[in-house]
Amino acid sequence: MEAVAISVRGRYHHGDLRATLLATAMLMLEQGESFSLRAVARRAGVSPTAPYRHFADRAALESALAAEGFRDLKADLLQDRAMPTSVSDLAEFGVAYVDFALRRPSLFKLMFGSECDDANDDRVQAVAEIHELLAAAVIDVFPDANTPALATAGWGLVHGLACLQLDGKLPAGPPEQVADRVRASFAAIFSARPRSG
Amino acid sequence: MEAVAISVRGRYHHGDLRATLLATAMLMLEQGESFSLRAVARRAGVSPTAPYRHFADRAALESALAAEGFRDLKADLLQDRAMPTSVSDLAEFGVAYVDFALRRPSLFKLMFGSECDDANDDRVQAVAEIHELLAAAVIDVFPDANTPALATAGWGLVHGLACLQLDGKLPAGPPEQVADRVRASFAAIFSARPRSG
DNA sequence: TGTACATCAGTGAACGCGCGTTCACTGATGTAC
DNA sequence: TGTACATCAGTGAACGCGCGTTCACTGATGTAC
Repeated sequence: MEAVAISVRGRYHHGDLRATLLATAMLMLEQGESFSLRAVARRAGVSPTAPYRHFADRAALESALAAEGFRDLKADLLQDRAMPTSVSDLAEFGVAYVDFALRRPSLFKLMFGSECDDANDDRVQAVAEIHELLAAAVIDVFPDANTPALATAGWGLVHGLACLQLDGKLPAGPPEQVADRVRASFAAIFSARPRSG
Repeated sequence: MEAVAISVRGRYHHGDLRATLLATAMLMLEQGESFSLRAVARRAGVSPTAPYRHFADRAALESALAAEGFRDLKADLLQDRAMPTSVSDLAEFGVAYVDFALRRPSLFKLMFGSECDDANDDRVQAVAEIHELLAAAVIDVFPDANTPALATAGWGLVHGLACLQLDGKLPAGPPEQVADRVRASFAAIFSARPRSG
């Protein structure tokens, strides 16, 4: 398979329309535009039916985007970071997670909002990797804990904070303020000592 | 204002169309049907434009439904329950929250998914009451904690678990199994002791 | 090296759909006198 | 108690919209001989 020219415009044969469609759709999500097959095709400068050469239907394109989103999220979480060894290290994981959601809200909603149809999707794989990453992040900080349960709880915590923040249920504010709220939440929940035992 | 007959069908003047529209829309959400002004009107046996006598637009009806949802959620959380005094009491709050989300998924998504436009809505009031309730729930169990931060964290935790479960990111299962996962998450996160300090 | 031809990756018109919303209307209600 | 009339709460046709998807097509590509 020889290298095919990428993003050659104005030709009948596009070159790499699949990748272009994904990139275009990503860009549109980023810009908060509403997502549709037709809109993506339009923006990519291609007829409304061209995407059908590369994706079975709207859901297939959506799933591909979601999978890419999960890989991006994983990369963000790992960015410039060793595995956490303290609660405040762990909190920075949470900060990165919430930050991703706020920076790319439409993508985040697409990733989590719509149903996973395909069991063999690489999207499912990408989701599993997130969960595993969280388990790995937690295990060094809490060696004595029930790791799977704690990983799920930690995921719930950061995901819930992200959603509540995203949906305006927590006071809006500049990123650093939101980050501090995440840190405060981590500090509060991991230092909480019940009244009796 | 004399009492007006409720749910009198087949008459030109309906009697209490506003309440009927809300109830119908609720029912449709409950049944997983997709929500639209026209669909609600159709189902209520009324012309597509009749709702405009009672709601300014689609968003107004949606907001009214969301507010009702928040009041229902609050009632569910308080149902047959004293304020928690232990972590496991608190976990039952979480169980009730997640259970609400799973029993009424479309309503839950509507409540949290769409933007809050109106600042003076009773919807905003209902949201605030949820947050306050969580703060109250937490204060007896953790008298020494930073209550606002812990209430936010707790909300994040239950909300995140609810969303992840709802969106198929956690393994599906019968309600009791989901409830146990919530309990395990609470137990794990509130008993976690970091390695150092 | 040149040509025939199959395959691939696009086009563009058309389908049927449901939506939110507007408009001018009309039937029913209830109040003032 | 009866009547005139304003107001209220519906109707139904119509608007323009964007959507996902199908279909028959055609221009470009690349391979076999």
